[in-house]
Amino acid sequence: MQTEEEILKIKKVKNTAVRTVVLRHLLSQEKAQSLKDIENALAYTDRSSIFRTLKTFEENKVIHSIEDGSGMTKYAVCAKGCNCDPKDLHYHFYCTNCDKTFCLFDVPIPKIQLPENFKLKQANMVVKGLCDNCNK
Amino acid sequence: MQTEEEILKIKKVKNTAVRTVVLRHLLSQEKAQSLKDIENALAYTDRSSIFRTLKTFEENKVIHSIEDGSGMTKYAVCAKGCNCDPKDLHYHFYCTNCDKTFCLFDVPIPKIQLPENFKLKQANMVVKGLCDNCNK
DNA sequence: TAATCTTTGCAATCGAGTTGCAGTAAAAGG
DNA sequence: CCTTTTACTGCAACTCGATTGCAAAGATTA
Ligand SMILES: [Mn+2]
Ligand SMILES: [Mn+2]
Ligand SMILES: [Zn+2]
Ligand SMILES: [Zn+2]
Repeated sequence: MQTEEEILKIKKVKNTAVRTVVLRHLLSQEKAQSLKDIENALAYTDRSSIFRTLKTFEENKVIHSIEDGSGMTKYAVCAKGCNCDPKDLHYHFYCTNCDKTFCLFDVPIPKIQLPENFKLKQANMVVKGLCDNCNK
Repeated sequence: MQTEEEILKIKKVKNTAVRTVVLRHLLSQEKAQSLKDIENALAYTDRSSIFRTLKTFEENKVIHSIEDGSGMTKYAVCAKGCNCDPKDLHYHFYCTNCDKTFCLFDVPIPKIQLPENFKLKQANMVVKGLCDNCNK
């Protein structure tokens, strides 16, 4: 696992106090985090600063966002080497019981055969149901 | 293609003026519609009435919703026989250029091998890129 | 150091979605 | 029919996640 400093260096994002603490928080969580999650965890950091940090991170492929249908966009740190290209596509799982969203890096995504002349650029793939913990 | 009346009858949703016109509009459009799209198209029908109609339709599997990441939930009429079960899963395409979202009923969705003990219930699968019209 | 650019915090704003409520319409009961 | 009950509709107000303007603070450059 890389440190915050290493990640920001690789992605060419200047390191600041807010960025370090936001990225550290994201790295420490197994579930994808919403702006509010982060705001709650970092009590003394302003929401709009976190918001802009997330935008900067996303633009620079430090993190990617997930629309899981919960009403709040979630964010997760990109895997090492990820460029948010079609090759980096992966499913996300949203547990409708415990409200946890996370990347399914280990589930292979098949090649999607789009109609003639369509061009694939990105995707937001969210699979919903019960996680192992809630499916008992 | 079924008429509005037939669909509502099959799905056991009472037919009303607003419901008929909303469903008719959805059937007439090839792209999935947002609440605002419908509001704009039906100038004399109140937004909250349309909103509640969409909720009723969704609860009764007349339509399904799509979170395409555009900030507005889109709605599309369910295919004949659809029950919004995992078997009815299909991809959606969101064109980042012309902002059009639609169901890809013809693209097969492979079986998703979830981790041990996870239960699949639904999914929101949105593929993004350029549609044939914009990819020139 | 002075000038310039970037980041941050605060407050205000935006807008999609949602709800309370009262009026209207439709269904049920007699 | 007429009355009672239930469902639907329109309007206005509100919620809340997301976003922005602006000035202060911090970092970088000349
Ligand atoms: Mn992910
Ligand atoms: Mn669809
Ligand atoms: Zn769970
Ligand atoms: Zn297009």
